[in-house]
Amino acid sequence: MPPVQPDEIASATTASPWDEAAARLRASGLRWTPQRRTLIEVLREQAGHVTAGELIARCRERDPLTTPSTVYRTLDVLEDLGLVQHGHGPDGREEYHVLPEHEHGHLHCIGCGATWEIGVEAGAKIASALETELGFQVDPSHVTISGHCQGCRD
Amino acid sequence: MPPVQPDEIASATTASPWDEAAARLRASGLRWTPQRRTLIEVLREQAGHVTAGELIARCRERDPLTTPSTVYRTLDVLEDLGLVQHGHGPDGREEYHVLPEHEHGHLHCIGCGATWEIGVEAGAKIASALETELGFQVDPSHVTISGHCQGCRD
DNA sequence: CTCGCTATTGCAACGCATTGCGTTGTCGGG
DNA sequence: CCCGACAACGCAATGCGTTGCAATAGCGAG
Repeated sequence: MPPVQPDEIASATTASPWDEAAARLRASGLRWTPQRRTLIEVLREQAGHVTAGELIARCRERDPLTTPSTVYRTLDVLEDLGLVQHGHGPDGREEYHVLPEHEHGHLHCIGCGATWEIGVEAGAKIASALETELGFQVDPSHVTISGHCQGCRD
Repeated sequence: MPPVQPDEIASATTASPWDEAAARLRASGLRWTPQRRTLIEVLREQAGHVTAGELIARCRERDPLTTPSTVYRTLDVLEDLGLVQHGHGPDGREEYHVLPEHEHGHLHCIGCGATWEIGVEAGAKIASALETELGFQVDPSHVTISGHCQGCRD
């Protein structure tokens, strides 16, 4: 791990938001346990989207005693802290998005199975379309739209 | 049900598309079974959106021997025929939409739990937004967006 | 009407996600 | 440093959806 300046301690930006996790948990009266440590170690190596099943598998690599229910519950807690965000893939299964910088929906390509984020601009257009048409206020974080990506359109 | 002109027989619009179901199945080399008859009886009394669980329950009212796997498989078949359309609700569970007149997505209100269809115009705006931004071609039938409806915004 | 092909059924087992409950272990206060 | 409150854990059970397989039964041909 990279060296950390001693005087950076309480600054807004630490090396990684995960470093704050333990402190933030305790600040909310929650607890720092080995199981949560394991999951966070796994998460900090992750990028983009992961399924809960994959996370459980990775945790088991480190700690074979890992229990699914604990992982799901911990993910719920981390979601409350804003460290992950969950959504439902096109098959209805859970997908977790690590460290979302902004709320966003997802695009899923039926052709190649890849997943993209919906950009802020496109998201805004969608939200405003539904807002004006139907008075519906969109929660951008929970959107999954299927279709075909540019590469798969042929 | 409204009276039907005898000479409308083979026209595009019969009294109900369900009447054609048996014939359309056979035409595809598929079969007309009591179980499928039961499910279709249930479906023709349905309007809007139903969960698979509800359908199974209704089938059991008529035939207590109904098996879940059979219902799911029959729904798949009916979806191929275009008689139902499945999607995933905000919790990831299956929802079936009976007799879709046009492909469309769904809106789910976090507040009151109700579900609406996304209109053609709003759907087109969404599709074009993603088309121009990302070159992504939307499949409108598989969209579920969460948020708050006009009534629940307070 | 009977026969045979094969689509369909029902069962059992599996995987994913969730929940309830008794036990464990964290962490702050004394 | 020890103790108690209660958050979190592990386990077992539940529900939904899916799948593999052997047995059944449509339905078209003869």
